[in-house]
Amino acid sequence: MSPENTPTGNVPRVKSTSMSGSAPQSSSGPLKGLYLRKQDLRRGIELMFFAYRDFTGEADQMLSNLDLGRAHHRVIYFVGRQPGMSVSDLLAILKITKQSLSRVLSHLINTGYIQQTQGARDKRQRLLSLTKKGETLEAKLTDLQCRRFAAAYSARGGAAVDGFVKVLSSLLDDEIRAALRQQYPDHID
Amino acid sequence: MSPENTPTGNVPRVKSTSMSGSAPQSSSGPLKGLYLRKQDLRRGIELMFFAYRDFTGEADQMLSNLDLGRAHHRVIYFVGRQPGMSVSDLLAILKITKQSLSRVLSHLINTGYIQQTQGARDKRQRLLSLTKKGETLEAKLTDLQCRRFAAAYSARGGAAVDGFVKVLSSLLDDEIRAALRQQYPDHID
DNA sequence: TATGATTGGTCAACATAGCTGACATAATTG
DNA sequence: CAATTATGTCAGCTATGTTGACCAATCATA
Repeated sequence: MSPENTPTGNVPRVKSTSMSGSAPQSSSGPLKGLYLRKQDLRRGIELMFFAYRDFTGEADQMLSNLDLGRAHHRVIYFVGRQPGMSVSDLLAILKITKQSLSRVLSHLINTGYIQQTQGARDKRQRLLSLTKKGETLEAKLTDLQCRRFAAAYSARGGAAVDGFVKVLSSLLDDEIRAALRQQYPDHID
Repeated sequence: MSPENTPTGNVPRVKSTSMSGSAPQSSSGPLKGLYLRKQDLRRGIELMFFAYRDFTGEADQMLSNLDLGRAHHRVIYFVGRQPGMSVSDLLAILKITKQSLSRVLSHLINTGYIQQTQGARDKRQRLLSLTKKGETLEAKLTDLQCRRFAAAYSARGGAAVDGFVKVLSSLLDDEIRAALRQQYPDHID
């Protein structure tokens, strides 16, 4: 029941409340920590699962029509985000092996979505960027996902977005959070 | 640039703001819709990607030590959540083919994590539940993920959790949101 | 009761996307 | 010059999704 391994250090204890038939617990005023009930945490787990699936669903559909997969999407997305990045930069973001990346990246180069140029300072580097064709696809895919976010954000408002970003940030591993904080200077952290 | 297909109906327009060097836009008072800048939406996309990966990472590690994968985890999780569910219930949640499920489910039955009992009303049904061994594993895995959520939730507080749940809910496809609303009666929706 | 639908399972084949290990080439760095 | 780094490649394995075909048991109903 209580796991031996505690990889994350100081973590608050979880209130165990049975999923079924829990009393509303409407006792104290501010109800500090009400959201730490087991069922609330499980709701979080499930929301992540379903939301991630739905969030990628539309793009996956568009990609499959082009005989591309989610792995291609990630490459296109991150190269589009930071044109001129090196292969090792991309590997560090995706955290996959270069052999895995190679398969996908080669295909994107062969089919004209991505181009490589030799690095100026370091001639070993192959700096990655989107072709026109790649830019067009990236725009379509990102637009699809941005629309979903824009709908959710505007449906819920700025305060909700703020909480969303805060909680997602805190779900990240520390190094990733640090890296993202770099990328987004006005990041809530 | 602007995609022809608009699968989701009425969706607000996205403010296109270049990622690099955008002025802080600190003009009006309430700043309604400031969070709809392109860079904020992309931050959302990236947060989902990284947070999902990190959120599943620890469990994945524990699973791989047992020669199990994320697919097994999903089965164990949802069966643990709703013991006595039928195979078709599970298929409807996971949205995979029964052949895919069969591989994973058979393995979990053969290795003693899950048991099947014939349905009482409908004898065709194989109702699924966790064995003791399965319950133990489910508890460990869920505890791992719940700890991460509990840490994030308590670091950010109830208002943030509220926003988090609201936005994630709005990212869902409509049917999934409806189904989840059933599961969580006091769901914010 | 006979028929058709549903529930669950199986076999076979295939695709995607991850992995390890070994090795190679070119360029940089000390 | 030697060691390291950046990138790429070959070969093979695994996990997890897909189709398509088919089967048995059970249920529901005309």
